[in-house]
Amino acid sequence: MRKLLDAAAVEFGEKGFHAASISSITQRAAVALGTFYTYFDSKDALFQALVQDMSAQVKSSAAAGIAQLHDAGEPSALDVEQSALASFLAFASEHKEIYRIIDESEFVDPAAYKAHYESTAARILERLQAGADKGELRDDLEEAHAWAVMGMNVFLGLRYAVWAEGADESKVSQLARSILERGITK
Amino acid sequence: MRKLLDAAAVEFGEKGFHAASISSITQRAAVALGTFYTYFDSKDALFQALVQDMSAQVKSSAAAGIAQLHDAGEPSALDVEQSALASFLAFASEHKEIYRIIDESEFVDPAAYKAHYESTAARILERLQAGADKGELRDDLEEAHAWAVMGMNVFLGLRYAVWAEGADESKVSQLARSILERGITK
Amino acid sequence: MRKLLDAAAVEFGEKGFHAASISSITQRAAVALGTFYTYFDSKDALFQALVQDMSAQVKSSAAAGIAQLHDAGEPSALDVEQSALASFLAFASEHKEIYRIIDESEFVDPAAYKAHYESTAARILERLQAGADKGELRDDLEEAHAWAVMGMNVFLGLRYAVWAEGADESKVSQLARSILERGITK
Amino acid sequence: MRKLLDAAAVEFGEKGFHAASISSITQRAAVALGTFYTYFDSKDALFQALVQDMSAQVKSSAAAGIAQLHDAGEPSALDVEQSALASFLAFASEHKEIYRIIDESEFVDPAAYKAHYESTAARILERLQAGADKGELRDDLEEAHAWAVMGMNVFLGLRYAVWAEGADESKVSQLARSILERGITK
DNA sequence: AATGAATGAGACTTCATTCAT
DNA sequence: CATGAATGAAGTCTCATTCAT
Repeated sequence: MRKLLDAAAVEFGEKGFHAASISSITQRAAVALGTFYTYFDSKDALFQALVQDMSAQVKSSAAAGIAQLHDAGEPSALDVEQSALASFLAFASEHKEIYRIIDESEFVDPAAYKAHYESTAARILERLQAGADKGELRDDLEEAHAWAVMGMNVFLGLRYAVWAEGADESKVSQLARSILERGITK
Repeated sequence: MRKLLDAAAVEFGEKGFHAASISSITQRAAVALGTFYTYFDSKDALFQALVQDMSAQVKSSAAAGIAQLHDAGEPSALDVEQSALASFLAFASEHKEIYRIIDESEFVDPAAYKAHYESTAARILERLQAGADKGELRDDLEEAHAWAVMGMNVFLGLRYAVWAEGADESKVSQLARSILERGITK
Repeated sequence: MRKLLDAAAVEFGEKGFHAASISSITQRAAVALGTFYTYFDSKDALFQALVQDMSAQVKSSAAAGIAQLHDAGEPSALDVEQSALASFLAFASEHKEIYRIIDESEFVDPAAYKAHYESTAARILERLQAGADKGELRDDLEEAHAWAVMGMNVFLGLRYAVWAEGADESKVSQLARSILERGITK
Repeated sequence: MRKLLDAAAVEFGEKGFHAASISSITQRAAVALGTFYTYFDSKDALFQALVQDMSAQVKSSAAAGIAQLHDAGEPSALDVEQSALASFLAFASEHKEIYRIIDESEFVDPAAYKAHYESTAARILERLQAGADKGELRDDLEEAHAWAVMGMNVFLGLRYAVWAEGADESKVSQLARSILERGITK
């Protein structure tokens, strides 16, 4: 039930899993306490559903941005990465709770936590290798490069989309692109 | 009391803040339940002390690595960053619980969480600007670059120091260095 | 509604009154949850109806056995008691849930519990006194004798009809008859 | 803890297992709710402890009566059975809750329920066989006779010790003895 | 300083019952 | 008559914290 999932996102985002209470979630959703158990088996089950829901939303938001890029002609590998980060920043700005929810999944549902980052890294790696195949990127790219890119993106999102109100997100994604392009040396 | 802090690191690392219990921590530390309150005011206070303790340990571990580098002659800016990451990977390998503890501080003590990353980023930024001053790094380096570097380091640590048993950590820090040196383009 | 009563007998027999759920009973009966309340006012009302239903069934089963006996000529008082026990054993074998349901009525509907045993004892007493009137049984028979006979029957039923699969029920009823006939002394 | 066990006997006796609440039991025992869990793992565990406690009490009460009998010279087998019933009636008079507690154990802890009656029957059978060995009782006594005797006792106890205030218990045990002695025939 | 029994607020979860369709 | 989603009271259990010893 959408109402409960949305209320849970807010509640978990504000309080974290343990401090959040089903009672408070149902109040936010404006349904009776017992109604919760018509839709979810337990607090854990709700949390897992929420993690999957948000994880899917980030992915599709990035995918949508990239698809749009392709509509306007073949983009370069760096264009693609910059767009992925931009989409992510936009999403995180809108759904600041995603950080706290993903982070807490480390405790509530460790498998989901690992799966989230591993699948994200895998998607990044695919894109990087496509760029290498086109001759735009280095030939030696491997999993660790994907994790490095993901780490950059995640922390830039935390700092400039979640913590900073009104940061210039397009500037941030250009900056990240320039690191990927030529590092930080002179 | 050192015994309690060590026991807490293990307990919080294994179970997370909420699932951890004072009773279990005192058992691990082989002291009576009530003794805990002679040394700490509350579970929260213990957690905060632990976060500061670990935060200080990471910092001094990185600082020690860099100091050593300076003993062998003036290192380059990239040498310094590579060494910082190597120290961090070594520390995280030894203290895998640090990730879970820092992550949970987001919920238990958000100020400490922010402070940890902000001060880490500040230190990185100082180093980067020193590199720029020496003419080794770009002149346009700013806070966001430091966050990007920190994000890379954190995620590489998660993937290769915490999750992967026996990964080749020196290879990882070289790989990160090469990204900082020239990005990922051909 | 027969379907609900039968489903309830199984459910209450398996789980006991409190662990049994209306939802599970309606599922067994293959009707919707709400339908239950078309036929019964409450869970308690269902249970009471069930107790009466089963109580009536035991009684009529014993009565039928005795009636059959009379068809074959005037039976002796001991013949009648033996037949009553045999009928009861047969019934209990078929409806093992009766013990649990009657036992639980002690908590759910204490009046029904008392009424069940008091009316059963009364019927036994009537038969015993008829036997005394015919000169076959002692003249001093009173209520307590009826309760003693009932206790024997109930426990033999528990042990040999409910708990023991495939016990020799006719042997059990003969054994009980011999106790009534001459006690257990040499 | 004795206070909790006694409070539980009253509470379970009055309301039955499910209607009884830990909260009400701790109130009767005049301790805080949480204190309960210092002494018992769960409501079930308390109930099991209580069943064992009461079961042990009945047994030792009967054993004490019989021991006393032996002190006054070798008793006959019928003396022993009569004494056992008398002890039981006295105990049940004092602890009317025992019936409800044992009955409910059928649902809460079926194994304990079975064990209670099986061990009781076993003790009766031993005594009966000792009587047979002495030549006082029949040679063909077997388990079913013990169950018959137990059933008599239990139902006489229910009717005259639990339900009837101030019944003449010695008359009841004499009556039971006379059934064992010569049955109910003329 | 150390101990650990006692405390009680708080949270999840169940399920009989209702009622609009 | 039948349905089943929604309700909310009630109850078990956990655990941080206190305090008398």
